[in-house]
Amino acid sequence: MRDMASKTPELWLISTAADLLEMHPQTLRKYERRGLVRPPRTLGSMRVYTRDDIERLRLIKAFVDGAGINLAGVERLLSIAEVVQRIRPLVTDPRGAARADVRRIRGEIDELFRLVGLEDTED
Amino acid sequence: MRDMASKTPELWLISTAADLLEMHPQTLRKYERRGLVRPPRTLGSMRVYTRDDIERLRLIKAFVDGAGINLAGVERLLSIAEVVQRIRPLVTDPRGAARADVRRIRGEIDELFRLVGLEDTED
DNA sequence: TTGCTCCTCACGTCACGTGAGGTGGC
DNA sequence: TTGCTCCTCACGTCACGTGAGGTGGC
Repeated sequence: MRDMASKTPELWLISTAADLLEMHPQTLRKYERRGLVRPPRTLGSMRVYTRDDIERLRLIKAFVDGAGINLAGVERLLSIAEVVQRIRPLVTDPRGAARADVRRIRGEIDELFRLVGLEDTED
Repeated sequence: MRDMASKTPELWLISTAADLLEMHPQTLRKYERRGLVRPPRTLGSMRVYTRDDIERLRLIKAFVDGAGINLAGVERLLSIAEVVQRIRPLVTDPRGAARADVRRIRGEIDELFRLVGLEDTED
């Protein structure tokens, strides 16, 4: 039996996930093949979507359906999103950025430069 | 950096720009219509591409031809690139980030959050 | 058994690049 | 005049979503 305290289950099979997201199951499989999402494969060889997978798919859907961005673009944007999420806490820190953080921030910004096609060299 | 003996002209008409970039003139016109680039229209009503326009087009071409990203994606990435370029000097500053800079950085990061589809609210 | 899952193949649509065709100003 | 520019229309290609069809395990 499942823990009744949680209102929604923490794991979804593909059809349930697709319903929840209002997406086609085939689309979810395609996205996985493209490497955009990686649902675990426990329970036989079935895909099991976690909460994080669902959130990621929701974001992808917003890019694709909402903004008309293709999968190559989504891929790049997801990479950027990861870097931005790493930077966030370094800057939000209430004591202001410590010197060590500034270094890390600088490194992450360099990574962003690369991801948006701006080389580090200025030439 | 600016007015040294410039080896190349500073302005290009569309066919020269297209040759230089190895792109089709029609493509440059399409990109302008999409708002991806805005060459000035001096000299009659002809497009005159500046050095900045050329650089921007080179970047766009890398996204499109190199990475297979569509124009909607390019548009988003260019917006992100602008923000990242604003952040750069704030972090590169040799004396480390001053407190005022941290505020600005935080603001820019918030903007990045928006551009990569991550809402500011965490819910 | 039923209803799910897995997979591959194929079709329709749309975005995009490119070319044709006809215009006008330097 | 020539060789450029401007524009619009149209075609070919490719990415993508979606469906069909056939399989197998819980």
